[in-house]
Amino acid sequence: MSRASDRAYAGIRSMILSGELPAGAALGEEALAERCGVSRTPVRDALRRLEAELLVKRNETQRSFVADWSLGDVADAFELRAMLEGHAARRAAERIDDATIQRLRVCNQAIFEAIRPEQPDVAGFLEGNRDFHAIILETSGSRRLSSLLATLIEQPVIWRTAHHYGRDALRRSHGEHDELLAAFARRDGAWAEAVMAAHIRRAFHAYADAHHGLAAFDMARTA
Amino acid sequence: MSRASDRAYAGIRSMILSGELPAGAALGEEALAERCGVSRTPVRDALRRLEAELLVKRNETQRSFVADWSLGDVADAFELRAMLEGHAARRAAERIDDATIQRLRVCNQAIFEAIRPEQPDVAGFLEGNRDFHAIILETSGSRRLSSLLATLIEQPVIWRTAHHYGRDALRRSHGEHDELLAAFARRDGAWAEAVMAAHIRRAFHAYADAHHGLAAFDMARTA
DNA sequence: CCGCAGTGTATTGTATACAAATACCCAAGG
DNA sequence: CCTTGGGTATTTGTATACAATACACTGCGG
Repeated sequence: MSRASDRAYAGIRSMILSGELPAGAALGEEALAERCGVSRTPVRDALRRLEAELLVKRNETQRSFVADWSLGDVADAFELRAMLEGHAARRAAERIDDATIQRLRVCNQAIFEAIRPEQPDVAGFLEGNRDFHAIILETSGSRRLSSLLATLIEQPVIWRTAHHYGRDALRRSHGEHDELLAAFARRDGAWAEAVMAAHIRRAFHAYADAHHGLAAFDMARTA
Repeated sequence: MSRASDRAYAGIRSMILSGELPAGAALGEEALAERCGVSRTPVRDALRRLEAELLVKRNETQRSFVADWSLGDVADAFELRAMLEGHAARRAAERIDDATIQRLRVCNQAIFEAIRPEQPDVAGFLEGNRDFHAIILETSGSRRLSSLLATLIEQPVIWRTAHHYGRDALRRSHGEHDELLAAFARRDGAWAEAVMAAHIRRAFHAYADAHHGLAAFDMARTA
């Protein structure tokens, strides 16, 4: 989108993610406009986008605040993602062609390269991971599914999970992608769906462990 | 929300739904502002909301048009709704309390009253139906699930389906709600999920029959 | 000391003017 | 006849001023 609007969006988003604006902080349009160097108009625009991404919440009188994500909220998001992205994987498996499988292989190879070194390239991993999932989503052939998932996947709190992964967890993720590829090669939708759901649910528990200790979380109590 | 913004939203929405603005029609902000008697600011606001509801699409240069819903798109929306709302029903069954079951019973009784006459009160049916599903969604206890489903359920193209129902179809819908209540009473999540999914998939086929003749539609080809 | 009303201040909603970007049209050349 | 280029007209993006609304604080009365 346009320059000022994007600047406001990126600026506010990074302020929230960096913790510069803590959960619950009030987001006055005027103040944000000044901090981003734009006028209130693009700020309002950005706030609506961030609200759609659930990074910002509004009270009953339209005032904006930084949303607070409880562990239950994160569990919620992961559970929905597991369901929807599992569904996407099933559809993709039923429609995928050889060329697309090849693209996925290349993509997963790039992930492998990123995590091979002693010090894994987490940014590279994330980029490959994002592409990998995006290709599957695209192959699922449902625009609405894509748009619903977009609001879940863009949740930065989810992607930042990977920064807490150890090298072994990154490799396991890569391995699950390989299993997904096997399911695609056989056009086995049910297999693909199961692998994808497991892949995402494991990611959630990696997140929960990293953020809340191994005492952790009984998913059944929120699911 | 605020007065002018709501006026623009309601105005544009009704213009689209009534067919006054046909699928594919260009939506210039200036023109809409004049027709709604407000300035461009609330119109821009309204367009964003309508875009989120998929009633409006924007091209790559930010110009807005009335979205066209192919039968495949509608099938898509119903399929996702069946999955998500089925999931919501399962969660609701696992958490529901007796008071909420009673509320649902009252609600379904109201639906029954609306469809009992020779000339069914479709508006009354819709209102009751909306409430019934809203209570289940609320009981599912997932804010994110609610917000995702909201964008699917608000699709007017879906709700208008009911206007094509005959009296028997309306009664069947009421009966399915009863079966859902039975599943809730037993706290049987899997049963509730299955009934809900069937309920919604049947609704899709009623839509497809009404709009595209009995030659109809092979759901497997899009699912 | 507490509660409440009223006023002043801060914040959001709306309108409008202007800037930037895009689409359309027509004319000229192949 | 089709393509291409530029220039104009239309459309969207941004800034700003003003209006409406919500919030906070103070002072009064109980």
